[in-house]
Amino acid sequence: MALFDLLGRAWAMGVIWQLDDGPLSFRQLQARCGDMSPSLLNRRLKELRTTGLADLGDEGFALTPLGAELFELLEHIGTWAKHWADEIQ
Amino acid sequence: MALFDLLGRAWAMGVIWQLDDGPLSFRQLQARCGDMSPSLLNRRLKELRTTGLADLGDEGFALTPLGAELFELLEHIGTWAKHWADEIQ
DNA sequence: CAGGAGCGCTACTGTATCAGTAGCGCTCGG
DNA sequence: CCGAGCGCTACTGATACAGTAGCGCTCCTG
Repeated sequence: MALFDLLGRAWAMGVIWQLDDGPLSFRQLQARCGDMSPSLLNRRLKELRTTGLADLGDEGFALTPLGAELFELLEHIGTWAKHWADEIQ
Repeated sequence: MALFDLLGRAWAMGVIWQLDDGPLSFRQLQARCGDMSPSLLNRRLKELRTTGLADLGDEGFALTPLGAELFELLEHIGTWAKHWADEIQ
């Protein structure tokens, strides 16, 4: 499962999550992810770009159509997480 | 997003994925995950148990009802991954 | 009862990954 | 010229992971 390997890295899902809020600059993205280290952010962005999930446009980094599809699936997990958080108090 | 932090660890989603195939022993689970190290597997299992996603029954480790809910969401990602793999050849 | 097999799990050592900080080269506007 | 912002890189130290060996336990079998 190559996708689970890709997403199973520090901040991989978090970056996709933030990128849904439209084009963001490198530093904006960094700030939204709790001031994560730029070296790691750059590594994650390279991975997302080579796998066709995100790309750098004129207005900053954004999800590709393919990445937007994946975000919808992550969004389901995000909403389920609330239900899950209630169950385990 | 605490759930993304939990799932964003090595083999976390892979373990859940394998656990859907019914109760598995520690060593069976280890073998299915490419002979992952037992120390790490044990750490992941502790996390899944304290978060109510999996538990150890009489016949081995298995997903809780809550964990089964999460698996269905991961299954959607798994099927989408095939579509994704075709797009990026 | 001795011995083997399986269980869940722990303890190590080396390696890879991540956190945190400083700063590069570049472009653009004043 | 200069300051600000951009994407990105290069370090150092801490943390997580891979890989291996083996513990204590239970069950079964000879």
